[in-house]
Amino acid sequence: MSETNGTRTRAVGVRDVAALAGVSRQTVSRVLNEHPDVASATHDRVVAAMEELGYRMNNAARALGTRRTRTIGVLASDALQYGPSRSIAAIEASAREAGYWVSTAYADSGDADSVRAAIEHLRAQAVDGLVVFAPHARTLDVLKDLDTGIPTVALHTADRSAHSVDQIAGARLAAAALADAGHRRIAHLAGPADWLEAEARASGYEAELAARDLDFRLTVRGDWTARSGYEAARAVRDAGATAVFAGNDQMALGLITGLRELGVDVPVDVSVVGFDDTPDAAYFWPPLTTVRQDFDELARRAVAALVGEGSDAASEASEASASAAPAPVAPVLISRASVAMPR
Amino acid sequence: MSETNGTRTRAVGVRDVAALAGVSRQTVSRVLNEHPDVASATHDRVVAAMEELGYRMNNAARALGTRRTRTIGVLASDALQYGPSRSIAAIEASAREAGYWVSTAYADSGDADSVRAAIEHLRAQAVDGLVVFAPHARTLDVLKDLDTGIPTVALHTADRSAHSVDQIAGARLAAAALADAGHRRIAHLAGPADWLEAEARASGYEAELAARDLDFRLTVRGDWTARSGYEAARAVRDAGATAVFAGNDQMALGLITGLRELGVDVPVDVSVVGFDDTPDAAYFWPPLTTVRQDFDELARRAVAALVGEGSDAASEASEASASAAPAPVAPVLISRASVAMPR
DNA sequence: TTGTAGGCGTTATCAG
DNA sequence: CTGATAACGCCTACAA
Repeated sequence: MSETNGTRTRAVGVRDVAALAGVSRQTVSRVLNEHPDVASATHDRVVAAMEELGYRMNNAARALGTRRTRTIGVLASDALQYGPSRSIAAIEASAREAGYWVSTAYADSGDADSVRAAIEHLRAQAVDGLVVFAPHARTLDVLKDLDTGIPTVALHTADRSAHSVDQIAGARLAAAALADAGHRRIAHLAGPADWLEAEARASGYEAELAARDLDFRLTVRGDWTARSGYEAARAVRDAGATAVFAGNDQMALGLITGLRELGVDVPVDVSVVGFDDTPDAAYFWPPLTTVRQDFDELARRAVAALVGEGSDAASEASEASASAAPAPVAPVLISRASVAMPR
Repeated sequence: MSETNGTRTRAVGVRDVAALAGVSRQTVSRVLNEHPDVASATHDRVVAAMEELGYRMNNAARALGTRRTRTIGVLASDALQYGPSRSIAAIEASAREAGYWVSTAYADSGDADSVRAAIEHLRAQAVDGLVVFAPHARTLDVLKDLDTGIPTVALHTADRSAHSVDQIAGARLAAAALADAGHRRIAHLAGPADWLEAEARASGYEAELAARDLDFRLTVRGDWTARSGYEAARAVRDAGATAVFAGNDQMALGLITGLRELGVDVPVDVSVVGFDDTPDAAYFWPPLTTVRQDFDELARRAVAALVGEGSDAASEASEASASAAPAPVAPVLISRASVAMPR
């Protein structure tokens, strides 16, 4: 606004700031990087100069020098699903807080080529770390093949060890809620077989039923969409299930609608439990009992792992935890009206 | 894998490629940038060398030279809503196709400081173009204040002229569907008053009713959530409305559930139309009549505008359209079971 | 069609 | 604590 710059303002750089502050550009650089060994008087002078000139750092130049971009790459897929979209936003927030940028690339996780291309894209961007949404087993395979040499953390994978919500525990919670209500014929409306989380949930269902000596088994495959839940209604009805654990809330929605069209009431005739706890689930009819996952926490951990790894491995020791094996995030059951006792 | 590199592989650069191909680095650069004046023999030799060395371009260096990052910044907000999350993914796809990266920053569109911070963030990244989700009037204000000097396109704004879905037309479609079914007491469940799209839809509602000489008016404010729709049910019932145009599908969902709890059936007692056509809407109970917006097209246009602007202003002329004022994207009504004749 | 020189804005290294 | 000098890897001139 009030700039009275005589020379051509071609772009304010450290050199300009240095000149105005009467120091070398190296000193400016030190201030920029919060290097401790700078006299506070000098520091203030430099800051003032930056202020006056409206200086902004050039990241390209910095990256060129440091070989680090302070950018985290996110390979997202299925970003229209509630969980992933939620995670993406959370990752960005965590990253920014840590002073990082986020560069995103979307891929179709089912298509290896698309995943490969997206990773190449991010890699060319020279990201310092990579968060990969790997819901498909195939995605992980591609990841291993490529061996990017970049610190990477996988998300939305059923890998219990690392950064994930405990899918099996969540599924058991759901099945248990149904069993506790007195149901003995509990079906599972599962996600696609090539999704790791879907399989984990299916095995949690299996485990809980086995633990309770329940013999009835029915697994119907869906594809996460409400439509597929809708289409599963007939199979559920025909098998005489009195309860269904749906792999996500959307399928639960479709299922409920499908059952209703067949004259089967939820929860009077059939009880339903979902998974995710989307914001809408509380307003389904009936309000859906479901399992909530803490995606924010997940994202936070992922970013922390990447950022910590890059700079100082001990930076996580501030709390009081083991360094290698963080416990998976625990899901929690949200009870609403879609579960009732069997007739 | 099978690298037998004698020297320290410090990072393969143009210089290495040039050496191996027996040309100057400038020639390599030309190949990289698809400069026409390169003998095809030389070209092939260079490409082979790049292949052999596993060369990858360093974007930071390129950006430093060209002052362009080939990165589009996306200032996203309300990314958990269906429309925005959809748009973000579409933007990324379009950008990548155009050879651009996408750097995202999320902000709370209602909070001016948060918007400012996010824009600063992106600006420091030296993005070549900016896509700003500006659902709030306030967001636009911040944008104007800042005057980034970066080509910018606003999305999810009610600005009819540019890259947007025609909100008013959409709202009129919704209201018309209700009126055509015979309703004369049509209420509007609106989004927050400080949302431009919400206001546009409200004015579309108003316009359509006025055009039909319908006197009844009732506008209930929601906040886009199903919860707010749920809470609006009583007001709708008490006012004796026989139809409601909800500002989005989620509020429609909550409204329907709320009405049902009050003993009001949809569509027998009250008809409802939503907005967005989320994938779930077809499986609500009853399946929701709603207005579909083409977010993909929107994103495509936004990116095209940015990329075109940056390089060659005439690049859009390939089709056959005026250069300045693209028509807004037309929404379309999706008829389902939530609308019936009034009793 | 190809090569030579210089610079983009910052950080690293080594002196002072 | 501060400053010189040389990279970082590529691109834009201009020259050959």
